[in-house]
Amino acid sequence: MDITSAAQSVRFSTMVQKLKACGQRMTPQRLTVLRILAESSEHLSAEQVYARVQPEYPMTSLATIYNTLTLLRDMGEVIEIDMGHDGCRYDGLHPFPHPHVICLQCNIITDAANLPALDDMASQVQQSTGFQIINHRLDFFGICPECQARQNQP
Amino acid sequence: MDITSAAQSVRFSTMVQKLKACGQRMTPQRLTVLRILAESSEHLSAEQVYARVQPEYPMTSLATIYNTLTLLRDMGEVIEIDMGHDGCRYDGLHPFPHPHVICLQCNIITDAANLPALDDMASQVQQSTGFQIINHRLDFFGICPECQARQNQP
DNA sequence: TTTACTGCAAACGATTTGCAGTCCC
DNA sequence: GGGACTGCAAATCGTTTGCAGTAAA
Repeated sequence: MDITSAAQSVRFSTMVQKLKACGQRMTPQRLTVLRILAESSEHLSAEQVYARVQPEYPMTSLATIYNTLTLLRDMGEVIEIDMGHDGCRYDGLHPFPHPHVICLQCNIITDAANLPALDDMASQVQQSTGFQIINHRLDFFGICPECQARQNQP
Repeated sequence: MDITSAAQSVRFSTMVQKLKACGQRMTPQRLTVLRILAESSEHLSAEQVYARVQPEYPMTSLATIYNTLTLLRDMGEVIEIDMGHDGCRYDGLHPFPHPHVICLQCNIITDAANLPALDDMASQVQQSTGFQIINHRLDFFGICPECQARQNQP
C-alpha cells in the first residue's frame, strides 16, 4: 500500500467514524459515496459523484448524493468549492481550507501548496475589521498547462 | 466635494467611457444602474440594485439589471462576489480583485485592506503549478462586530 | 420495532433567454 | 432607419424538499 492509498484509507475510516459518532446510519449508498470521495484527488461535482456511484448502486438517486455531500460538508469532512454558474465541486481528501487553482477554460481544479502567510493575513484582517474570522477561501483563476499547450498548437 | 464622492464620480465617468468606447448605447436604465453602482460602497445584489432603480425608472425590468451587471463584469468594470447559495453581490467601486470579509450571520460584506503578499503568492502558485494566473479571489468568513455584540446581549 | 434514509418527482430561486416592440445613435 | 436595448414571461439548471416506502439499528 503506497502513501497515497494509505491516506485515502485513513480519510475513508475517518468519515465513517465521524458519521457514526453523530448517530448517522451507514447505508451502502453512503459508504459508496464516502469511498469515492476518499479515493479521488480530483474535485468532483455532485453529478460526477453520482455517475461513479451508478455502476455499483444503479438505483441510487441524485438526491441521496446531495444529502450525503451536505451532511459531510456540515460536519467539516468535505470542502465545498463554489464555482458559481457551474455548480459546486467537493474535496473529501483535504477537508480544510486550502488554496485552489482553477482553469478558466477546462474548469479543472488543482490544489496549491498551502501558503503559511494566509494565517497571518487572517489575524491581520481580524484585527483591522473586528470580525471574528472562522474560515476563508483562496482561489486562483487562470489557464492550466494543458490548455496553454492546446492554444499554442491547435 | 469630499474624497469619497470624488471617487464615486470618477468611477461613474469611467464606466460610461468604457461602455461608449465599446460601442454600447447609453440608456437611462443603464445610466441609473451605473450611478447606483458608483454611489454605493456596499456590495449590492442584483435585486438590491433593482430596488434602487425602481423609484427612478419603475418600468425597468430585472433582466435589464442583469444585462448591465453582466456587461460591466465582462468588461472588468464590476467585481462579482459569488455568495454561493445566496446569489451574487457586485462591487462597482473597486473593480479589481481584493479580499473581502463576509459575515456568516448577516451576510454583510466588507473590504479588507489589500494584502501585498498576495501577488507573491500568485507568482509562487504560477511557478509551482504551471498555471498562467489571471485572477484570484480571497474571502474571509466570520462574524462581524455587530453580530458578535448581538450574541453577547440578546 | 422504530425512525432515519432513500427514491422519485415536483418545487425552488437566482439567472438567462426568446421575442416582439422600443428608441438610441 | 437600423439594430441594439428593453420588458415580459417562460425556460434553465443546480440544488432542495415532500412524501410514501424501505431498511439500518
